[in-house]
This record gives sequence, structure tokens and C-alpha cells, in this order.
Amino acid sequence: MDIDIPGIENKWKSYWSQRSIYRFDPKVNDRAKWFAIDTPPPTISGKMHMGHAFSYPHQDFIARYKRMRGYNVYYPWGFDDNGLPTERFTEKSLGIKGEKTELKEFIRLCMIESERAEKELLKNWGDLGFSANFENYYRTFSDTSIRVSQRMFLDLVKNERTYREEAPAVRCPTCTTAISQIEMKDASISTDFAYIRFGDQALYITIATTRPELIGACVALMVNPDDERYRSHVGKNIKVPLYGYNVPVIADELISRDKGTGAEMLCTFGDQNDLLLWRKYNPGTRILLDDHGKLNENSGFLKGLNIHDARKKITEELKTRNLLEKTERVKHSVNTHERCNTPVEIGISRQWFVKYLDLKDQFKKIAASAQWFPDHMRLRLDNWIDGLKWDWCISRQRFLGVPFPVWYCGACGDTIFASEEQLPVDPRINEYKIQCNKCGSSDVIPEMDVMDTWATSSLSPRLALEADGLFDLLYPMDVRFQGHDIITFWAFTTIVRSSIHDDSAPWKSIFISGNVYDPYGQKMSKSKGNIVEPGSLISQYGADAVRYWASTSVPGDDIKVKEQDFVRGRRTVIKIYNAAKLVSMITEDNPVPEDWDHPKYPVNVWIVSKLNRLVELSTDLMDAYQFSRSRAETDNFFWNTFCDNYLEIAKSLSNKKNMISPAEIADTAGTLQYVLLQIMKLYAPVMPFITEEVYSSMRNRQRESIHLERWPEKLNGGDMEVHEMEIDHVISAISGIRAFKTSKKLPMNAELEKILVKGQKEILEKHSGLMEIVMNVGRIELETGEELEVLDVA
RNA sequence: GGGCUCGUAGUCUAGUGGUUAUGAUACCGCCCUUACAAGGCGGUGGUCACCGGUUCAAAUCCGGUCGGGCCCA
Repeated sequence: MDIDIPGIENKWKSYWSQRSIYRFDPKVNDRAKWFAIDTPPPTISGKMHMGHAFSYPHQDFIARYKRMRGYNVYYPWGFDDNGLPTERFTEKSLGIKGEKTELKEFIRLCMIESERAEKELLKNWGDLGFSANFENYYRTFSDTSIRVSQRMFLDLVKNERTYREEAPAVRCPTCTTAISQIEMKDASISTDFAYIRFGDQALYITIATTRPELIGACVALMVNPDDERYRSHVGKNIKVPLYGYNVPVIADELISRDKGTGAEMLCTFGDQNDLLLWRKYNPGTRILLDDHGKLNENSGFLKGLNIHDARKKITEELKTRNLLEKTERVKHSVNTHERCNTPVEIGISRQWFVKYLDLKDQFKKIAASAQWFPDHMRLRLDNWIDGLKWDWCISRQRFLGVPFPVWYCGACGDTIFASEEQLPVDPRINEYKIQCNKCGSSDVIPEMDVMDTWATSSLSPRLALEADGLFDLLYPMDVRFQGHDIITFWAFTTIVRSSIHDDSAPWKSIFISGNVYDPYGQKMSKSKGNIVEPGSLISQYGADAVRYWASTSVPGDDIKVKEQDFVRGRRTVIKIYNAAKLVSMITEDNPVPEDWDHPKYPVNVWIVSKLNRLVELSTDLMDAYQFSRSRAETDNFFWNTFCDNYLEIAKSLSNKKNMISPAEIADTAGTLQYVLLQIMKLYAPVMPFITEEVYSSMRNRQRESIHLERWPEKLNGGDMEVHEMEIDHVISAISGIRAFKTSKKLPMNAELEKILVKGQKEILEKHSGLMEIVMNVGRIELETGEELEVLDVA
């Protein structure tokens, strides 16, 4: 083995970065010459994982392809260092707590930590040879991003698309903040279904509930109107156990007769269903939980306990008083916060919302105006939009986040917004000279909440473009790349914002990548111990091989970590290296004529004709984001047509110069060099390292990097169809002779004195010299035959 | 429960109406052949999940069944 893959990769990584090979030219002001990519900024709280190693190459294939097609490719890089994940990351790495650190100091520490992490992560991400703009990456929590985010918030205000209201909102008790429907996830958990007796001897109802700790939050009992058992109860008042106040019995069709006893309590708020009924019947409000998920003074003897302990204590209490009839262990589904898996609670608080439930149709229309790869992923978004129930709650009671540019007047209560020129502002930290527009009072109270991270991430095209001063030119962008797991987060919120602010889709296309699973199709997780690190695959097989693996997928499809694809990728790298070595040896001994511009001899015309076909197909496939098929076609051509057949022929010809004309040898050398270069270009988007290595030593290179070369185009010349058909037949005959040698257990270079070949005699006759040279046969006799056959001459 | 998606050699996969179903990987045999043995040549291996329908013709289109996955309730 004489190929040093890590050495090659390191060499070109620094070459590309030192020479800024992938820079774009900001002065180009013709939109048609640009190709703008909206890239997912990874969070800073983890290293590159297999999911990244799979999906990021997809963008890079297209970025490199488009660059070679002559586009000025805008391919920004970003890090998502905004919000809760960064808080968590900073708390963990510094051993501090956001709650216990002074706000200004905490934010400062978060920024220092995230910047440090970003610098480190960049090395990690660079290993796969991405051609994004690493030097000048954007951050979702930079001043620029905050300014954009706040300005677009003010635009929501202007469009009357945001409002602040005291209303039921979903909260995460662990993160002590409101969250939105976007961040909720279903989870199935086992819990006790408690049968609790309400009322007294004269009038009672037994209800079943999974949340006994909330009986003090009960505001009504609910039954089905058609339920015979409870018909007489409806409209009467019943006493709540332990708490002693009365609640009405209400009938509603939503109540299931088969679940539990058919009677349930309506609490403020046990779940979303309670909220629905509460809005319908308006039976009053009894809030029992505080912001931290602890029972408050309204709960009496449960005060101060967390949900778990309160549930235990009240169950004991009910038991001793004989009010608990029984409990059943059941599995049911609850909504949890996707960041921490804590079951969410619904509380009443004052939050900022984006009003958008009336825009569902518009969102779907705008989503459909972009082209989706694959198209069916759009249906997931439609499905999600149809199911939207809440306006988007965008305020969070956290520390690190984009502040609302908002104050409230202490005198008259009016809301005061910052002016655009003031941005970015942080009303929580800095003193601003603010006066109430309405009453002129300078007694103002800052908004202490921050925005949801998605309120900023949803502006990613703006964040990147505005940082580079290219927004007016390049928006909407050409394409967004992202995984299907965040269609309802990122694709959705980005479409929401562009619909509201721009009345257009944020990009012309969106490409969806799948998930990565272990070799058995299982999700990779720490607990299963089946995690594979990209780094170990890179050192084992090389970055090009990992990219090769990533290139095997169809748009939208999930993928497994498959050894065979890494193996194949690595073998392809080695094969490329060796094929190039042979071409170099042949062309050194047989110089390519200065004026070679198209092939003239049949075999050379044949290979170029085959290449033309590949170029045409591959270009169409790349334009349709079908990089896996483009690469597969290139593989087939390279291994089979070029290496196994054409290179063998070229090698034989150059070894037997006394039998060939110098002009034909020169033509072959020219063709070899030309075809190899085109193959390198076709492979360059997928395997940037090995193709650059080969390119750097090619005599016909014209630029400082293969990645600045132009994508191949068809080369015209000669009667290609005829030559192609004829040589195809000759190649079949050569294969036949190879099989013949194999059947005789002979090496391929063994000399045969005389053989008989049956086939299309006129064609084979024209090229019998070629066959004799390539297969080392003294004399080939020919006969006409339906089937191609190779026989001993008796 | 609703939506989407998948089911093709041991494994992974191409293939949306037309000869004998693609390729990789693994396995077996032969060949050290001065680019590459991490290679070449050849080979074994498939009731295209199942049932029914449309058609001259179905892996492919339609309906259903079974089984996996994802998203949403």
C-alpha cells in the first residue's frame, strides 16, 4: 500500500483553507449567477454525530456541483448558540446554575463558552471536507442575529401578528418556562388510575383519574349525556373530597362512557382536554401548581410538595378516609417537553404569542410553492399544520435568549417598543432612556422574558444573508437542507415567518435528509451502546469513504451504518489513485499531443462516446438532487468501462508500440488523460480529497483546484454511434476470451497461439488486431455466429 | 386512531408497465497480471411480503391483508 489517506486529507484541507478555494464573490449582482444555500446551524452542545456525517455531505455535494456549474455559491456556516441548550451546556461545563448566577454574568459566560466550543467544533466539522464558509460563520446569538430577530419581532407587532395575553399556556416545570406546541412530544408512561369518590352519602359519583393530586383544582365533574348511570346527577352540585367545596356536574359528548367509571373531573388544568372543556363551559379556575411544578397554597396540606410526592400523600389520605375505591396500573400517553422529557403542565400566565391559526391555508400554499425533495415530505408539514391548536407562544422565562425589545409603563401600563435604530437591546440588563409614548412617564418596567429559540432560528436565511449584506439580492434562497425529524420545527417556523414578513417561501427548494440507524436498523443511543462516532470511521476508512456512504441514499430515505458502503468507498479511493497512477505512467512514456481536442481512433471514440452519455445523465441527476444515482452511474463507468476495459486496452497498446501507429498511441494518451479528468470531476463533489490529489498531478489541469473546474460537458467528434456499437461487440469478444482463459485456469496474460471467435464477423474482422494485442493471442480466426463464442481451434 | 413511507439473494440496495430482475457486500473457484490481491476473471444464491384485480404483459398500476419505520393525535 502506497497511499496515505490521512496525509492526503490533511494536506488538502489546509490548502483549501489557505487559498480560500470556496470563497464567493460578493460583487456579483446578477441573481441568476448565484446559488444560495440555507444550512442548518448545529447546536454547540455536542460533537458531530453520524446524523450530521450523513446529512451535511448532501449539501456539500450540491454546493460543489453548483460551483462547478459556474454558480457563485453562497454556502454559509452557522452555529446555533441561542437559548436553552446553550444554557444547559454552559451550566454543565462550568458547574454553575443560571438561577444562581447574576444575569449579565451568566450571559457573558454562555457567550465565552459557546465561542470556545465553536472554535473546537470547527475542527471536528472540517474533517469531512465541507466547503462551507467556516472562516466567517454566523451565530444565532450574535449581535447581528439578535438585531434581526428583534427587528422581525417589531415587524410582527406592526403586522398585528403578535399579542401578549394572560392565558393558559403549556409549561415545562423542569425548565420553568412556557413552551409551544412545537416543542411537545408524546410519551407513553405507566401510572396509577385512581378511583376516587366525590360527594356524600346522599349524592356521590366515583371518578377515575391519573392525577389525584389535582382534585383541589377540580372545577366540575364531567359525564356523557347519554350515560344512564349519571343522568340524574347532571346539573347538581357535588362536594369535592378533602377540600369540601362544591362543583357542578356537566354533561358533554366528549366524555367517554367506557373509560374508568365514565365520570371524570375537570381540573385547571390536568391536560389539554381540560382546557378545551374549560373554554367551553367556563366553570371557574383553581390553580394548584406554581411555576416550578410544586403545589401552592391553594392545595392546603399538599403545599410545597412536588407532583410526585403530592400524588403519594393525597393517595394515602384518600385511602385512610375510605375515599379511594381502588387503583389500576395503566399506560397512557402524556405530552412532554422534547428537551428534557418532563411531562408538561398547563398554567395561566402572561405570554407573548404569534397569532397564526388563521393563516393555516396560506402556510400550506407557501410550503407548496417551494419544490420538495422528496415531494411526499410536504404532506407531513400539511398534516402538522392541520393539527395546529394553539397560537405560537414565543416567550420563555429563561436567561439566555433574544430579549423582547419591550418595556411596560409603570404609570399607565402601556407597552413600549424599542425603535429599530436602538437594536439590539437587552431591557433586562442595560439602562435605556425610555419614556412612555402615551403618558410620558419615565417609570418603565423591562420585559424580563426572552424569545423562543425557534423565533430566531426561523429566520436563518435572514441571519446568514444580513450578516453578509446580501439579503436583498439572495432572498428567497435557492435551497434549504434539513432532516425530516425537524420538518415541524424548523421548516414550519421558517415558512411561518417568511409567510408573515415576506409573503413568499423562504427558498425555491427544500431537500430533506433521513435519519441514521445502526446496522440493524435500531436508533443509536448511549443506553443501547450502539453509537458509532464519525471520527472513528474517518480514521478507519477516510473522509471520502464516509462521504461515499452518505452519497448512497435516496432523498428523504433513512440509512443504516453499513460497513459495506465504507468498504466500497475506500476501495474506490484506492482504485482512483491507482488508475491515475497508470494513466500518468502511460502519458509520460507517450506524450499527449499539444493540439489533442477529440479522439480519432475507434476505441478512443468509443470511450468518449460512453463518457458523453454518462455526463449527460449525471448532470440531469445532479440537477434533480439524485446524487446517489449520479455517483452509482459514475462508479459503473469508472470501474467497468474505464478500468476493466479501456485501461487494459490502453495499457496493452502502449506496451506493444511496434504493432501500433504512433498517431494512435498519441491519440490514446490524449483520450486517457481527457477521460480521467472528466471522471475526477464527476467524482469531485462526493470525494473531494482523492480527486484533488489526482488533479494536482495531472498534466492537463488548468486551475488551482479541481473544485474550481467546470463540470464536464459532452465532447463531440467523429461517428460516435457507429464506433460505440462496434467496440461494444469487440469488448464482448474480449470478455469471452477472458472467460475462455479463466476456464482453462490460465493467467490473463498467458499467450494463446490460435483461437476461434464466432460473432459478427465483419465487425470483429476490422478490430481483430486490437483483440490479438489486448488478449495476447497469436491469431484469431473468425466465423459468423448468432451468439458470441470463443473456441479452441482443434 | 389519522397521515406518510417501506417490504426485492445471508446482508444492503437499483429498478413506477415490456427479453433471462440491477449492483454492492459476504461466500466459493481460478488467476501474483510490471496501476491496484484493498485487484482481475468466473460462480453459488431471489416463490420481488401475502391475496385478489386491471392488462396481451405487473417487482412496477389499483384494492385488500400481514409486517416494519417515521410523523401527528
